[in-house]
Amino acid sequence: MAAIGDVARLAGVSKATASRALSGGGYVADDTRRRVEAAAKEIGYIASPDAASLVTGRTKNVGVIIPFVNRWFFGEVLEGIERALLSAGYDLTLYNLSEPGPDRARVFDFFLARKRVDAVIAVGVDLDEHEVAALEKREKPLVALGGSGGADARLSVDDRAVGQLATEHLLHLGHTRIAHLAGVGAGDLPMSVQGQRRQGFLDALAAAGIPPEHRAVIVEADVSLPGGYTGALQLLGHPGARPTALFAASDEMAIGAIRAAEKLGIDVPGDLSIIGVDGHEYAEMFELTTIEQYPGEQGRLAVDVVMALLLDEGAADPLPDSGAPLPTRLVVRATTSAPR
Amino acid sequence: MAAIGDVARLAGVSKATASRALSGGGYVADDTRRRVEAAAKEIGYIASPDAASLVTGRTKNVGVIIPFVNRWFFGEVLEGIERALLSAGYDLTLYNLSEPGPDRARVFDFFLARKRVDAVIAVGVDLDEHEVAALEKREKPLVALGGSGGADARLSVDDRAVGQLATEHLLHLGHTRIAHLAGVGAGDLPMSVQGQRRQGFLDALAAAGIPPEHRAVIVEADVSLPGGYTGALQLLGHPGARPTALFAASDEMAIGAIRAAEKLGIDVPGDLSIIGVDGHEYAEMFELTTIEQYPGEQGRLAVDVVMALLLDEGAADPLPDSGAPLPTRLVVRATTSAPR
DNA sequence: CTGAAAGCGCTTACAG
DNA sequence: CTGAAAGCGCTTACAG
Repeated sequence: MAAIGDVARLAGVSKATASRALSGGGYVADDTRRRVEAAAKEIGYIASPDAASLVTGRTKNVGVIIPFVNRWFFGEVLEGIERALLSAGYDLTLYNLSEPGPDRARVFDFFLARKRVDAVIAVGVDLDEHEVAALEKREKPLVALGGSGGADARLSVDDRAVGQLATEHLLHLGHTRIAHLAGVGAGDLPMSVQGQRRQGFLDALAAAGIPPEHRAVIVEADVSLPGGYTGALQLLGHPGARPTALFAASDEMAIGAIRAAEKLGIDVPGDLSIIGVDGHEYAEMFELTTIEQYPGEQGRLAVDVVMALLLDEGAADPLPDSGAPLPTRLVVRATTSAPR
Repeated sequence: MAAIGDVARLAGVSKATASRALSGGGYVADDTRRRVEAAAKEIGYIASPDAASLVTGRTKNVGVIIPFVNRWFFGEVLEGIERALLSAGYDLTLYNLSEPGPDRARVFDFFLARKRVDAVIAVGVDLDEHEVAALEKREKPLVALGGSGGADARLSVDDRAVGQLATEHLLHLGHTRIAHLAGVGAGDLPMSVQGQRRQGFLDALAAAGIPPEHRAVIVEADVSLPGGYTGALQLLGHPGARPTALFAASDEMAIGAIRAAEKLGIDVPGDLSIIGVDGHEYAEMFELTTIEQYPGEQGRLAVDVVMALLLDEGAADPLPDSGAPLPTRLVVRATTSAPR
């Protein structure tokens, strides 16, 4: 295996000089640098960041903790992070966080304790106190994308505003019986993404003066297509009090709801308007009205923040736009219309 | 940051003994071991694998190269790999391979050249000669899941048999005008997953004696839901020569095709039978007939193979079931039936 | 069973 | 501008 000593020998310099020529700052004569680079290229030498990290303290590796990889939003974020990290020359170590339990605890207490990463990006995870404490002990930058719990910097959509905007869209169309297909835990975790969307829904209804007996129509379900399907079946089952509009907490849920409506012979948008959140790649195909967000871009931004923090530990304002919420946009398609 | 010296001091032993007690084999008195373990626990010490790797040559880290994270099959495989690796105490370094080009080359020539991983798992990637050569130079085990190109071990579904079985299912139902929605590149890369499925399709038609003019109905499209949608639109556009059955190369494509059929007012399965491949989490909801495979389990198996190879470099037969194809299963639901 | 020493592959003061 | 030396955090022969 080619080591820096081999390069040095081949170039006729010391290891110190070879190191400086290849990576370190320090002065090196142009001619020397060229010789070293040629030697490195010849034998295919690439410095081992693991060895270098021992002395520099930098591993060129960022840990990403993420609850799902197989949900559209999370997958997009992950791809965005990955691309940005790679172009910065960093490796990405993936921790697919499971439900609370021993596996999850092990990520914080064992894997992240191995001093292997320069920073961690937490995507959509609600960190508990123990986890925050474990991370703080590492003294590595922690940047969060959505979710909740202490972090050095957090990028986030204003999910409450998103819930409000989605609901207002339906209200403006003339709907008054509006249901909400919420993510599981939305009621219990008011600060979570799903909790905030639910809160925005409630805010909008209250602001519009919708009678309270109409407001309780919230069903929680898995934030997935099958979850949306099952939840919508439940919501639309009683023809008597059926809502005329539905705010689904994600596009996947919304598409599941479209499918459920088809199943029940409910016309969309004639009998039921549906709006989602995400800007899922399938949204266009299903002509879904939605509030778009841009997860790939969000991942890229999270990496920018990490790099800023790594460059300057005490960065005063590492967040883009001084921490303003991440952009979202209402895109109206064919699943919403005025009620009949 | 707690180092092994701190543990040793606290336990009143040398670093060598502390190391042996915590990880290395070697003899250590039970009492000493307990003291060292207690000390480590007290100060929250976990050995740095990066430092250890310098001397052991083992990084406890496996690289995974994968072309997509946001396609169901790949996401499931990745989750399966991740879970298995974590439970073995290994980190997973993710390389999301892009199209051929400088970014892709960089993964092989720079990232994988950093001597950071003990092995690499390639999921569904067709390696070219240069890439195989780059990997061989690393002298690390390479295990492949699907895809093509040199590897120390390859786990793989028999995709040709899958294509054949899917097509036979339609033939047995009585169909003779059967179209194939193939993945892009299926025609150009006969050894690729999509190429093999296409070949199986052709095999089955030929074996059944279907006239050649019926056999050419193959459209290539992106292996995704929108890809299937667009491809099916193209395939079903000419009502004259419309097929009565469709073999889609993936469930996502099949679901897109179902959607396209709805759009065109073509009844499924009355006017058109559709079969997919994968066992996608949405398949049940769409009542899709499909050939299931088990990507999460496949990922787990790939890790087993890696561990076997790592344990015994020259393992004679690291593959489970001596390299027999991975399991698949025909699941008949409501999207296929006899032609009208 | 335990410790002192060497060394893995790097980088970084420190002299020169 | 360059080299010799020390040292990052570990583990592993080698003595004892």
